[in-house]
Amino acid sequence: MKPVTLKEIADQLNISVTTVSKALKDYPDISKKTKALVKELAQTLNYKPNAFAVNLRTKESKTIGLIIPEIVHHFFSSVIKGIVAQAEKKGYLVIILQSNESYELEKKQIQLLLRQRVDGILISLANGTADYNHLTDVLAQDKPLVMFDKIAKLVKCSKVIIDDRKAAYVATQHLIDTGCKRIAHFRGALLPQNSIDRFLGYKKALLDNNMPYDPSLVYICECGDNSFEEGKMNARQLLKDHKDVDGIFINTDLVAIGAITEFNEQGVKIPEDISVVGFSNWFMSSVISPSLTTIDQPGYLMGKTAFERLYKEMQQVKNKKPIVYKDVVLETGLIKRQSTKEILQKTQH
Amino acid sequence: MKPVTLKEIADQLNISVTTVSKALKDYPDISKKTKALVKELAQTLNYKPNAFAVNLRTKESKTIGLIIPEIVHHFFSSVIKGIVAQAEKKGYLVIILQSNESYELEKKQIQLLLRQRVDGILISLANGTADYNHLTDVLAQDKPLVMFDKIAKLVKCSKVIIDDRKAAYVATQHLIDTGCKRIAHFRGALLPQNSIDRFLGYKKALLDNNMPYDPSLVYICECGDNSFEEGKMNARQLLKDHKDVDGIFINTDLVAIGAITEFNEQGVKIPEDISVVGFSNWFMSSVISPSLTTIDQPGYLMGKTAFERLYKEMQQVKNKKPIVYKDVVLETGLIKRQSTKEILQKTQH
DNA sequence: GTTCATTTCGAAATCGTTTTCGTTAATCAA
DNA sequence: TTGATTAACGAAAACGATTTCGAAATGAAC
Repeated sequence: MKPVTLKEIADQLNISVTTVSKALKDYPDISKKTKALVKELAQTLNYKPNAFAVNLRTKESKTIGLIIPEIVHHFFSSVIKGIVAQAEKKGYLVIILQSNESYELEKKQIQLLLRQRVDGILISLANGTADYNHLTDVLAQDKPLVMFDKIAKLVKCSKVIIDDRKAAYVATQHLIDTGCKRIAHFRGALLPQNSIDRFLGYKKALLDNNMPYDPSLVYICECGDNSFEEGKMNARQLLKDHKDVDGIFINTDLVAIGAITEFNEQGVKIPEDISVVGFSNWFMSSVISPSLTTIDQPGYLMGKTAFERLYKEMQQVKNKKPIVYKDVVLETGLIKRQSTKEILQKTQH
Repeated sequence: MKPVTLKEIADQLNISVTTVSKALKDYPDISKKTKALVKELAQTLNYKPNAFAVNLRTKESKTIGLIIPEIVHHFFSSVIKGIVAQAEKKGYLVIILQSNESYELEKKQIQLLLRQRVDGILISLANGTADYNHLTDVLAQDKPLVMFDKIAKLVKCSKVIIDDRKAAYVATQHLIDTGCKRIAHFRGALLPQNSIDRFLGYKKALLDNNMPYDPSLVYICECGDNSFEEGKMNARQLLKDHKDVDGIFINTDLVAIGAITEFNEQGVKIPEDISVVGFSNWFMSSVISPSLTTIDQPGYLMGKTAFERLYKEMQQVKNKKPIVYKDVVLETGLIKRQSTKEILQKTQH
């Protein structure tokens, strides 16, 4: 069962390979009769162009690479879905790799994708990534690279992000508006830009409202895996350290859910004793009890948008034009649920 | 910045392309000196073999295709993770596509993957898929195809599954052992093999325990999207139809969580009034209140195993041996949580 | 010095398409 | 009839790597 080639069609019709190829691609210098003949035979033989040969000639694979820290994750899997869907629409296939939050793996995977000669790369950085040579390598080859969500500001390429700082500001402001006086923050790992920005948004909200910023209320997690356990641990610690805290803004919903679980177990009432705001709007957050007030982070849209940026850049490369980098910032919103109290009167003046 | 080729290395060293190629691949008929020279230059020039050319010659792409009904799904994303991790270990890349539970899309995507000439295909079927010609097409080309989780029994190929029937039996038996007398079942869609098998397990458990099987207690959902809403709807309907039901075995955790939410809202006590057992052990299930007793479905392992099967078959094709099909059944377990009562004494005799 | 084996290298074919540039043969104007 | 167009097709050179089959060159053996 050898796959059928142009040559076979040519032989059967007693014409040249050239003519067959041209006929299938509707070149103007082939007669309508031959075209019809060729196309019909191709159809009945179920001819499929050999992608390897086509790629070799045209130097493009119609394939992109995607590197993501963790696949089993509500937000990221939404992003993947958006990317894959949009790519398919434009005739591109997506090769997916998971960096497992490891810089070393991430580096290897970039090399893998370059060897595979994908037409472009989408990446969300591992938490530990602090060196960007593997990324600039890509750009040096004039290969489009778009970063999303977990980005490196220093790398000159297009980025698709949300305004983490603003979103965190809104979340913290909501805690303030609902009457919280002493607000803690679980920020997860130290390095990632998201983590930094969300922290900065939290801090700015405090200061803008003339509330003191107390570093001891900010919980950093060395492990930084944004896990359920991390939330429980931090919550336990918080109850020991600061009995007066009445609100927390937490980096990630999953961690927030861990915290809520711990509070529930220890009989701490939410939102009466402590209000909680999460981040990302995992589906889970609407289902737990009490349901979690959080920031909506549009994963599908981010994936879709990231691919579209990459697509534009791949077109530019194809047309031998210089790549134009552009940042896209997506809108987020606060989703009010049961883990925070009602907004106080005074803000309604 | 043209990528460096064998020819360039050859020119710089004043030797032939043949020698360079052989040197890099450690052919025995090349002197150690030349090998060293070639390898060093290749290193400094950062030579990467052109995958397109290699694929064309060797007729393999070291790439597999993966078609999955829905990416944003705890179980499936675990499977993806398992596949991607194992594939990378063996030097394979994974192209991912989402069928969106649509037969038409699934068909197109198979064609896409065949055109791309992937070395093998992993697939979990869409709910609506009842025609298998697109799958037998793949097998007819001697291209390895492994189905997992949502399979078609009639297609002759390797399959990786759990014993849905047995798992459902265990789940139902657990309800019986904890004292439930009238047990309902939410089975989701009609077609998928999983749905059928889980239903059969449920039914068999009833009969084996001399309990009547009442078809009106089995809720089928036309939409069959296994959603949170589906759970709420079915639960609402159940409360209207059958006030005497004291246990439910539900097809999927998410649906079960929907049902639990509805029961919570209507003041039905779990497990005192109604016990609930789910299926799949979504992470969420351990977090909601009450936490959900469910069947553990090993997603990561399934992905890993499915790739290993595919890998074996790809090796067989490479060695021109006939492909040997094999089914793998993975173990599941019952995870006891708060949504079911304690086991009655009598079973402990 | 001839013969034979061994070592080391290259020419060339091949994978299947694409595309440039000719080459025919037919058509048309004058 | 001649010269210029045009329509329809093909030969051949890529693309970059792999591999078969020889061909030199060296050394060993007699």
